[in-house]
Amino acid sequence: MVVRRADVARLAGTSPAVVSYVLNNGPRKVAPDTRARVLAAIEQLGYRPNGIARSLRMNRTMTLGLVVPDMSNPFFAELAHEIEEAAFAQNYTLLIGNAAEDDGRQTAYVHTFLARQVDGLFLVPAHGPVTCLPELQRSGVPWIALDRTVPGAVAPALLADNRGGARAATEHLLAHGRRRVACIAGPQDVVPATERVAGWREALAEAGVRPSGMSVWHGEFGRRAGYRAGHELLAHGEFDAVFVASDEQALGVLRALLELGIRCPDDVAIASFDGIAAAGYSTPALTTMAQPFAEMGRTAVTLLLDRMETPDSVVDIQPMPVSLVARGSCGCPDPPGGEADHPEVTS
Amino acid sequence: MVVRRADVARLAGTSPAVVSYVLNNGPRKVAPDTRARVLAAIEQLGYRPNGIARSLRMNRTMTLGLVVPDMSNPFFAELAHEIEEAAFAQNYTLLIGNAAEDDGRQTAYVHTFLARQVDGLFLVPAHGPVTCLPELQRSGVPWIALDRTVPGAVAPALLADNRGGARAATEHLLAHGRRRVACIAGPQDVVPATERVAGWREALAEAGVRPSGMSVWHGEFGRRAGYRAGHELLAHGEFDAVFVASDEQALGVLRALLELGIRCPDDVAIASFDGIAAAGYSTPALTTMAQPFAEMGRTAVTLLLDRMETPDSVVDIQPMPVSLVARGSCGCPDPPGGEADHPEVTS
DNA sequence: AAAGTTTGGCAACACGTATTGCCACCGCTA
DNA sequence: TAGCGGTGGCAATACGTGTTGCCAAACTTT
Repeated sequence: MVVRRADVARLAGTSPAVVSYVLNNGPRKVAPDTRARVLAAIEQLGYRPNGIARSLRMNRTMTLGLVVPDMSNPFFAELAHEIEEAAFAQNYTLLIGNAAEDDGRQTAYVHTFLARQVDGLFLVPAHGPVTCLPELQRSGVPWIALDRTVPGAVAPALLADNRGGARAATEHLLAHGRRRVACIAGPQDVVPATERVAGWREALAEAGVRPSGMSVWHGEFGRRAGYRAGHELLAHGEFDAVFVASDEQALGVLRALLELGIRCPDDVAIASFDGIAAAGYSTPALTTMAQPFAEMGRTAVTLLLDRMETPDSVVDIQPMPVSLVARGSCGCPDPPGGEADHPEVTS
Repeated sequence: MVVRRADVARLAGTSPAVVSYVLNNGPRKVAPDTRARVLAAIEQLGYRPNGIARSLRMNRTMTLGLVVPDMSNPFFAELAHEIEEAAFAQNYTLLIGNAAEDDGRQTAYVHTFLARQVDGLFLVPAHGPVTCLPELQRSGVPWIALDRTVPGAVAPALLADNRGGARAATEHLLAHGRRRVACIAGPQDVVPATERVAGWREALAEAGVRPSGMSVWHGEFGRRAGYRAGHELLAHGEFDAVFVASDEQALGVLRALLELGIRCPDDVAIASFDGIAAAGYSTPALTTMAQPFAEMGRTAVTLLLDRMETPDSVVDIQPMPVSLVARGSCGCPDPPGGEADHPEVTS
């Protein structure tokens, strides 16, 4: 039924080894006409080498794994997309696992990927304990953390400039003359969230503004959480601006403001973080600190491949720079839809 | 360095075969204390079976492939997500390939997945020619098409009730008293687009409304295309409603209306198709025909697994029912954000 | 012509697992 | 004591590939 290497060899009148030589521009040279016969036989039989057998022999699967906390969050979806792109460009296939913010599933995926002999692994840890850490460490598979750090891990982490970006966003709100600037953040135990709050604080402090006691909201990333945060934090008119730690949350905030009859940016200005595509199409479009998704994807892949070659190299990774994309939600003129998601065009 | 089955066997004082028996509740029985020794040795050494070797021996990889036309479109992202969920529940890992509407990449992914010996494949074909079809057919790997049909293929296709849904959406706009109903559709050569246009026509015909000549716009799915369509089709005030063939496009239309100073739903009512999560958070939230993503994912996986067991079975697949989710864009009361993406709660 | 060198190719093995043929041993019955 | 069924376990093989040791023949050099 299935056609194997030996079948090709028989038809071409050679040995199986020669077929390998041809397919891999093998370690041995092959006479031109023999090569032609082999290629003809391959074509005629429709032979496709068995990648599994190849992986077993080579001890390489050309597969990378990526475990993200929540695929329904466009930030992770876009990040995953770009990593996949970069991996594909290097002839690697990416396995994507969605932990759905559940440590059990996260562990299950790490486990599955290790069993499948991935050559390397990206982990965007779900918040809370990372049960799979010991297994991951002892597996010896090279891995790196993305977007968040893993407490107690020896692996490097590729992070955005969370603090600097949050600071820049808040400064931009202050530059619009806003002074009562709230902060809607992520879970208290993940680094990007705490760093972004820190950046917000820095900007306020530098401007000599003292935030009121109740001006920080902590909760999940995600649209629904932002929606709740908007209702809980902004209903009473105490604030004239808000820095939101993620675009997803900000979209929920926009929706909440609509229901509360609060106008954006007139009554409350918004600046957020991430730079997902959807931020360019909301009403008003979101002013946001854009993360360089494509570059992050490429960097992440490069970093991991390097680590696969020299596992013990000590690298210190620079935070990825983020860039302000000014749109309508902060009070800036709202650019036409679809343009602002190409910040490289406008800059 | 790496620990193999033989190492476990040595430590447990048995043969490698017995280790297999224990791990798989093997074809042979194992004495209780032997089993205990083996398990202890596995634990002590941190042994993980090599999935590649296992796949080679079993001739099964427990892997399914999915090739989608455009991962940056949330519809496909959500669909992929649900398929992955369903596959995971059946202990299958899903490989996801993003063709980016490029036939070359589509072919490359199909090729890669076949080389990796996937046990089955889902294909959401990019529009245009499907070059990889011969290779796919002759590979003998069971596969099914999703969302769109593949011309000339013998594989079954799982489709939504595109015509009926489009018809219902248009009828809903008519029920709001709108009579000048435009249609923004997808590419002319994909089935869901043409079917949705057909449904729109049916509804108009039944209501005795004759569409004007220039009331259908054809183009890409996706936000940017919708944005363009909005500007091109709705700028002159000829229409008081529009049926949009996808939520993604509709989000672009909303943005275009905002820039044109046209109010939604007051001046132009919108109903669209797909039921992606983002549709519940726009301003106003979108009235849409929701596809049952989770059910489609489960059905798709079940269908493919069935086909893997009995490759030659002839099944005819019912179209998946879609359901109207009424929100603000058509003129219905706009429900609170985040609620309407749980249509099962409200119905 | 003899010796060295290059070319082209084949047989054999290894990768790590699942499974099957076979066997030793124990306890029971006639 | 001989026969017999059942239990537990082992050696060996196959899965399909990449690579290496080895060799024959052709070609080059002395």
